[in-house]
Amino acid sequence: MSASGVRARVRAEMTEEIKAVAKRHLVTDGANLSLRAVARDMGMASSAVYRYFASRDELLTALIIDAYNAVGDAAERAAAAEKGDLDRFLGATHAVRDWALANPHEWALIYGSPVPGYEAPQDTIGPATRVILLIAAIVRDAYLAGRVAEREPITGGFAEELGRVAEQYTPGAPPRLVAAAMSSFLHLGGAISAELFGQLKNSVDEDRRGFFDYQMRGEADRIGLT
Amino acid sequence: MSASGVRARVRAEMTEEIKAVAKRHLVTDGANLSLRAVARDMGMASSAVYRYFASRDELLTALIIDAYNAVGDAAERAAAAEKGDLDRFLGATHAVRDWALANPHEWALIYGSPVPGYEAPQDTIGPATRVILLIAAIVRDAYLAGRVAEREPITGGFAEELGRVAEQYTPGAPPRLVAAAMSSFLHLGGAISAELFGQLKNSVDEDRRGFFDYQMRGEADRIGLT
DNA sequence: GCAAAAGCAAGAGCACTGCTCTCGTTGTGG
DNA sequence: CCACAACGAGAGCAGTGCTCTTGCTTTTGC
Repeated sequence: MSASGVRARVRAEMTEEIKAVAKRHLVTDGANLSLRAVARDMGMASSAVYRYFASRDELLTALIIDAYNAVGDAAERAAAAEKGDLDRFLGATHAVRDWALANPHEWALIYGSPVPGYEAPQDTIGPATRVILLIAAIVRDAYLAGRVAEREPITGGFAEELGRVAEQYTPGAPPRLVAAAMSSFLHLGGAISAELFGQLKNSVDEDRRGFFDYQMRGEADRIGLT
Repeated sequence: MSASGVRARVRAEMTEEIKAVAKRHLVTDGANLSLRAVARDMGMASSAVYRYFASRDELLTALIIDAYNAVGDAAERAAAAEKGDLDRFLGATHAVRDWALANPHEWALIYGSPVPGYEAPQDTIGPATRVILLIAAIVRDAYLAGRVAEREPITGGFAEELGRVAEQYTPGAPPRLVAAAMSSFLHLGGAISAELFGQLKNSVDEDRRGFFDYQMRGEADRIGLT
């Protein structure tokens, strides 16, 4: 620590502040974030920002990781607050939606179209999987406790692929459950993106929460949760 | 026509060529399309392009409308080629996916995150609704012919809202069917976007078509198609 | 303790962007 | 035939990401 620790701490604070300012800019300007504007807001030269982030993409990557962790946190907290399987599932999915509604631009950053020429680095794949892993875990736990309704198993190449993934992350869950969980997750993303990106305009304007709830209950039903 | 007709035709051809070049650029550069680069490719000054499109956003809007119509065409053609209700549904949804895989950047343009500061003009809402209206029509036709399995009706604000929409576009369809069709459409979008935007990486890599088929058959089942 | 090394901020500069304005040219309708 | 509208080109403005150089400060090695 000592003197060098001071510098490291200052550096960390600066990094955080840049991210905070950038996040604020994200709210108004969306994905085309201007590094120069961020620098102006911080009262420093634009070139100075490059001491902390090697490029604009790297700044975006940092924001993406933070966003993934934020949704993940929200979903996990909501799931932990519930007891029944269905309630845990609905709590998690609604928490994701609530977070997306509160942070639409960050949602767009992680689940919208990828920035052209931007390849997601290794650092993002961990945080990115938290929500789907949470859903899979909820389903798996319910299954292992014998509380998931019977359904006929699935076959096909994707079933085997998902089965292999399940062995690693949610051992004990049969392919059909993993497929159903994954399917629910994709439906979840589609429903939220559609709501945020304006596709529901002029069809469901008042009771969007109800419509989302209807869809997620449908997914829970397909999974076999009760 | 005569002389003025010539000029009008040349103008139309120019407009089309600009769109074609822009579309080509979309493939490589994605959504951050450069008007100047398009102009360069056409061997004209960048300012000349503004004779045909008042702004970059207007060019994008034209591309968006074309894209909506392209998916709409593909889906309608596929549905028309099938006879059974389920086959029509699966044909349409697979056609949408096939089109998206063939034109990923155009898919991102219409179903990805909206361009910041870009508000979809009135001209886009018509073409934008073609796919969902097609799905709703398939379901409605099957229902009116008495071929849709019974399900318990739905209630709630969103059901009334969707019921009102149905009266206008697909008269005769009960709210629960419209809701199910809409839900399927959102699931469809989520599944395709996830596949295109890389969310399936390292989980379903080989049999993505099979996984999509599984999901859409699940939706058809929820609707009650046979 | 002090010099060398590394970290840092600032400014200038490059190549690019969307967009506007002006200025000749060229085709068109009366 | 001629006034007028459409057109293409060029210059220019404000903005962008990013690099390089120049001083200054802090940390580190001896």
